[in-house]
Amino acid sequence: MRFRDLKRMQVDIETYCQECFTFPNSARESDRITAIAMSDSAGWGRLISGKELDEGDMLREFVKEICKRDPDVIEGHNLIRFDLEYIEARAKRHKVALTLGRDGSRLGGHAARMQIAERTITYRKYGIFGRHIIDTWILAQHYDVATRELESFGLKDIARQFGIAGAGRTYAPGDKTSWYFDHDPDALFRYALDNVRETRAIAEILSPSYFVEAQIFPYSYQNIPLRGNATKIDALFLREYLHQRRSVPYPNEGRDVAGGFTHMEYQGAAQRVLHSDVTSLYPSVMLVYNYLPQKDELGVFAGLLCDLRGFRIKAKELARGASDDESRVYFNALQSTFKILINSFYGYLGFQMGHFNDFEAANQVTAKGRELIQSAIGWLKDSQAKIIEVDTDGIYFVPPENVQTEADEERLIADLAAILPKGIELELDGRYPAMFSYKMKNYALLDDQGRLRIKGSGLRSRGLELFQREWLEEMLRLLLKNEREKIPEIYNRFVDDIDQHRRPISWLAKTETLQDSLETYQAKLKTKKRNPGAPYELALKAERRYQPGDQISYYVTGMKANVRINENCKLAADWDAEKPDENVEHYKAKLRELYDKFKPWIELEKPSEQKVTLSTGPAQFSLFVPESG
DNA sequence: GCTAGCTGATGCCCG
DNA sequence: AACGGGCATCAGCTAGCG
Repeated sequence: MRFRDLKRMQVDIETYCQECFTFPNSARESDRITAIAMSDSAGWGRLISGKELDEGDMLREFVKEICKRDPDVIEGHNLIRFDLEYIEARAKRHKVALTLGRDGSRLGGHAARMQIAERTITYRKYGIFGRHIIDTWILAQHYDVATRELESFGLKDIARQFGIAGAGRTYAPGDKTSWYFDHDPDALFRYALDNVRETRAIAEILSPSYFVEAQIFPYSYQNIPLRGNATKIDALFLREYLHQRRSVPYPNEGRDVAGGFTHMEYQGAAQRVLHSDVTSLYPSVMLVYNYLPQKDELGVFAGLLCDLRGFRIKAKELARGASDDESRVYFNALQSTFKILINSFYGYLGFQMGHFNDFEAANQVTAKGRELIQSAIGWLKDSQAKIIEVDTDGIYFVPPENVQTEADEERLIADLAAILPKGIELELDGRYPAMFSYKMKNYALLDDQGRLRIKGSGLRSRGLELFQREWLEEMLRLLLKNEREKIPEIYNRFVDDIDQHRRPISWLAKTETLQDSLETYQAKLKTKKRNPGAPYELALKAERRYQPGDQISYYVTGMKANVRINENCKLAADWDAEKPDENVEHYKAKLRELYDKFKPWIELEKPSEQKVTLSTGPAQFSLFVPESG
């Protein structure tokens, strides 16, 4: 079955009083559903409730409509953490049976939790017999873990960031829903319909690879995005062992495993930088050296890894040779799914819950990885290359002076690749006119089209305020283009903007994601397991309900630069442009600190005049200084 | 009473 | 309920200061 053969349907619910939303049973009397918008390939629909139509009737209509359209998949943005919870709570109040199942059974649900990288997401896991529930908010979380490029996770934000928001799109802010209902209900319905159109477009982009996975793993389409990769690989083991009627071992107890080799050899700006990396380092090491799960008597692991590698190469070829858009998108989804899977096999070795986990093998894999990358570093140094930064499987370096043309570079990489064992391949992954190496895993690259690429939590984290990220970007661009004399101007402009309240509060506000529930936070506070934090304190005071995974934007108030932030903060939404009360001294001090961190490079003397290199921090040398000097 | 400097927890990111 | 390695920020603590 192909993705396009699925009968998909999108659902979005607007409530009369969304800002007061509490659930499951404490919803205020004034809460009412005012619009449910639905779309599917056959057309668009809407249901209206509120003043004229009783909410119970509305819900019954909703059930009837879904059964009539009979979708295989129900898609929605925030479907499981908002719309379904709301509908369930309201249906309970109005004693409406949500018989959405294909066999006439009711919507079921239970509390659940999932992990996406460092994010823990609590949600209610819903089940509708014969149908799959896909939440594009969850898909967006997965997408962001891989790319780290989504600013926020609201439907409108994501649509804008993917460039699929319609030009004539209707916007109705959440806290104005009731106003629209009373004064311009039609705009509200258009808004809800635009929501489902965008949901459909986002699902079109993000969901096909999960559909592919559903055909590989013994999990339903609905469950695929809710499971971690190691869990899915474990399921492949279980299926094969049960199929062959073999017993399944218990997981081994976890122990410490060392990781990849990381090293920064040079801090500062460098020019003409190459990046080479070992292709699929860990999968290659596992297969070449047979570092495989000891308990896997049937050899499932190596077989799967080999097959998947083969599939991926095949899918990549097919994507490249695809004659139409649809098959290209399909094969690309296929190959990127395989890539992620292949990379998860190493993680499986160290997976606590994996029945065939093997920490010894995991340790051998990383040890061999460290050995291989260090031998590559050694060879490059012997060849008079200047190493800048190394992280696990890739090396940034400045090639020796006798390497000038691209052909020279290719030859250098080929010579380096030749010293590595058979089966371990190395390639030239990129060349950059300039690089600024700041700290381990933190650097900026300027490519030959003048595009700046920033890496690392210290330079591009969403945990940084927008003004910090903007400042870093402008400053790094000038450093890399060797125009650092312009940086002080920019600094002064930023100081002035802060002083004069010239920018909206989103420029100064910090956005953080709540990891713990408010109950857990309070329990930790009580037992002194953690210190108070501004986002949690604000969430506790807020009227709306917050749950783990929710983002919260806040800014610092007060008059002095040094204030206890959790006692001097306000929600960004409560900022009043007429009476700006952000802590100007605090933000100016932060900008100053940031400037000072980069001061050694901003106020560096001109290369020709420079005599000494900086003596603080890690081992340093300057690539601006000629070898003889 | 104040602050610099340390420690541990948290949040986010790299490969 | 994939892994380890890294950085920045914040609050609380403490030694050392006036």
